[in-house]
Amino acid sequence: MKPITLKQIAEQLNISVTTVSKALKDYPDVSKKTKAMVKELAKTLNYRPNTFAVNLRTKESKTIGLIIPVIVHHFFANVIKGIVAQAEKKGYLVIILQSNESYELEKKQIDLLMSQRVDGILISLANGSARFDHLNEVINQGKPLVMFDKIAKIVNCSKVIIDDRKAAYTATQYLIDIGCKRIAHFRGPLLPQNSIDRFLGYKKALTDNGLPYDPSLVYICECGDMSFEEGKMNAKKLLEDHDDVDGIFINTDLVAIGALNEFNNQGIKIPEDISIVGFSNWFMSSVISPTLTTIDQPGYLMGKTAFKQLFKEIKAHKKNKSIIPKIITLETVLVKRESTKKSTNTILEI
Amino acid sequence: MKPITLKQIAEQLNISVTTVSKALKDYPDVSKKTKAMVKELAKTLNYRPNTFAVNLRTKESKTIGLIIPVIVHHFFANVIKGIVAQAEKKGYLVIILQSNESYELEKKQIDLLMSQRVDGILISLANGSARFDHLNEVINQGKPLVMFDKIAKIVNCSKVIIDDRKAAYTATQYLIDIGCKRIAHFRGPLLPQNSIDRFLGYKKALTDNGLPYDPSLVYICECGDMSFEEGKMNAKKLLEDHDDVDGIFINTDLVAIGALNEFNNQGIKIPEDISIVGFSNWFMSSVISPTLTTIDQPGYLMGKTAFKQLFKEIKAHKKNKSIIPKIITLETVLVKRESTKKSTNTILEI
DNA sequence: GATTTTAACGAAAACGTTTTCGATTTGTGA
DNA sequence: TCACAAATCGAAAACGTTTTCGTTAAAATC
Repeated sequence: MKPITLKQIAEQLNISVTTVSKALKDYPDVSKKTKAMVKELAKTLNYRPNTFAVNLRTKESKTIGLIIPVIVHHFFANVIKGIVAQAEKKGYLVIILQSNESYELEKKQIDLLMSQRVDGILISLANGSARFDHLNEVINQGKPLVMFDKIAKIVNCSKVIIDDRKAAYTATQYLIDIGCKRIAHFRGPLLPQNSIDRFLGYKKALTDNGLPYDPSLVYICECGDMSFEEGKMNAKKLLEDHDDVDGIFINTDLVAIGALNEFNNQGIKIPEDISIVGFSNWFMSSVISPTLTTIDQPGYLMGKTAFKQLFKEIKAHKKNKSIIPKIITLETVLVKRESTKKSTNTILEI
Repeated sequence: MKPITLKQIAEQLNISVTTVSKALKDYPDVSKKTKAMVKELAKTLNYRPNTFAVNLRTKESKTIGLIIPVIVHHFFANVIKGIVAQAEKKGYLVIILQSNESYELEKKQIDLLMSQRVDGILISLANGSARFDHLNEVINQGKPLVMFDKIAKIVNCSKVIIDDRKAAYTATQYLIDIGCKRIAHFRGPLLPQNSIDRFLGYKKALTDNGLPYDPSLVYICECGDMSFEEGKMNAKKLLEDHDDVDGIFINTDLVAIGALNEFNNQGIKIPEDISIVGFSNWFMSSVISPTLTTIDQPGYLMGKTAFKQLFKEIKAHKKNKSIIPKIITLETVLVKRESTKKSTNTILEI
C-alpha cells in the first residue's frame, strides 16, 4: 500500500540508497550489472520517485501556474490547450486559475502560485488590473513570468501578443479598400490595452485615408457574457442614429455575430448595405450566414509560444543567467468572407 | 533572494525552529508573546512555508489532477471553471491535462498525475477509452478518483453524471406531446455511453408512445470539430431520404444549429414543418433564430459537484476511512424555445 | 517546604531524495 | 613489486518542514 522508496530497493538488493539512486539516473560510476539489477527491481516494484522529496532537493517542481481571466471563451480555451500541450511535451504540468477579470483575485492567485513555488507563471491580465505590484513582486523574486494577450506594457517581462493596432488597421483599411466611406466601430471596454489598440488602429486607418473620425460612430460594449446581445443592441442603435454607415469594424466576433443577426432581422443586407469585419475568427464565424470576415487571432499558437518563452526563462533562471525580456508578436491575418462586399475599385485589385 | 526559512526566523529571534513552526500554527504550548514576535517577523520577512518540504512531511500536496477530453468545448470549459472555483475555495489547486479523446494519452496522463502524487483525480473519459486498467490502478493505490460526464459504469468509483437516457426521453416525449409523429434522431458516435444512452432514451420514448422505431431515421455524427457541418449534412440527407419527418431530437446543440441553418437555407420552416430539440443548452442556442429548444446540461454545477465529492473522499482517505462510491445524478431540464411548435393538443396542456 | 501541575520551549527524528566526497577494490604500467 | 589510475561503491549532509517527546522553570497544591 505504501509507496516504494529507494531505501526498500536498496535493502532488497543489499546495496546503498546512493547506488540505487545513481543507478536509476544512469550515473557513470555504477556498474552495468548493478544498474540492470536496480532498474529491473524498480520496474517490478513499480517504483515512482517521491516528487515531494525530489522537489525539495532540486528546488523545482516542474510545474507552472496559469492565470487566465475566463476559461469559458473560445480564444482562451485555445490558449490553454496550446499551453498544456506544449508543457506536457517538456515534462511540465500546468496549474490553472481563473481571475474572473478581478484584480483582487488575480493578486491572491499570484500569491497562491508563489507559495506553491511553481517554476514559472503565465498570465493574461484581468480587465480590472490597473496596478501591477503583484507582478513586479514576482519578477523581483526572480521567478520567470510571461504575459500573453492581455498585457501591461509597463511590466518588465516577456510578452506574447498580437499587434492589435496593426490588425485593426488592416481590417479598417480593407473596409476602405472595398469602398466604404462611413465606417463605424464597435469597441471593447475602455480598460484593456487590446480594445484601446484596436480602436487606435481603426482611427489611424481612417485618418491615413483622409476619412474624418466621427466619435458618434464608435459604440462601446463590455464583451462579457452578453456580447451577442450587445452586438444586437449596438446594431439597433446604429441604425437609429445613422443611415449612412456602410461598414463596421467590430472588436470581437461574438458581438459581430449579434450585430449581423440584428441586421438580418431588420432586412439590412450584408454586405450590400453594410460590410462587417469582426475580430478573432471564432469557429462560428465561418458557419453563420453570411459568413463573417474577421481577423484571425492565433490562440493555440499564442499558448504554445508563451510556454516556450517561459520554458527558456526557466532554464536560464536555473543556470543563474539573467533573462532579457522579449516581446513576441504573432502574425494575424485578415480572413475574407461574405460579410464584406467585393471591391468595386479594380485599381486596388491589381 | 533566497526564500526565508523557519531557521532564519529562529536565529533572528534566538529561539528554536520548533517553536517558530509551532507559533505560526498556533500551537497551545507557545506563549502569546513569542507567537506575536514570530508572526510579526514572519510577516515583515514575507515568510512563505516551503511547500515542497510541507508536502514531503505531510504527504499531501493540496493539488488535484483533472483529465478532460477537450478543453475547447463550452460544456467542458464550464466544468473546468466549476472545478477550479470550488477547489480554490477549499485551498486546492488543479492540474489540468487534455486527453484529446485518446486512450493512450489518458493512460500516460494518469501515470503523470500518480507520479506527481496529486491528492485525487477527476476524469472525464476519452471516447477512445474502452479499457480501464489505468483507472483501476488508481483505485487500487487508494487514490481518490471521481469520474464525471463521460464515465465507465464498470469502474468502481464515484461518478457525477446526468441521466442522459431520461433527458433524451423527456426531449423526445416533448416532441411527441406537441404532435410529432415521425421523429428522427441525430445521434453521437457509437462509443461513449452518453450518446448510447441518449439514443436509448429516444427509442424508448417512441415505443412507449406506440410509435414505430425506424433505424433509417437515425443519423450518426462524430460531434467533433466539424459538428456544425455534420448537422448541415445530416439535415440535407434527411430531406433527401424522408419527406414526412416532423421532429428531430439531436445529440448536441452545435449539430442542431448546423441542421437549423440548413433548414433555414432550404426554406424548411422551423418549427412549422419540423420541430427540433437539441442537447446541452449552449449559449448560442438562445441566440440564433429561431431559438433552439434544448436540454440544459449543467456544466458548472457538474464541475463543482465532482470536486466536492472528490474533496470528501480525500478527507476520508486521510482518516483511513474507506470510501463508498457514490453516483450523483444532476437534474436536467428541458428548455422550451422557438424551434418546437406549441402543442395543438390542449388536453396535454392542462 | 516538598510535591505536583502547568506552561513554555527545544532536541531530534522523520519524510525520500540528490550529490559531494571519501573509501575501497581492481587493474595498469614501470 | 610499487605507484598510480580507474572503477565502483557508500556515508553523510542537505533540502525545510512537522511532530513527538523530554526538559526545565515557574506556579499551584498540600
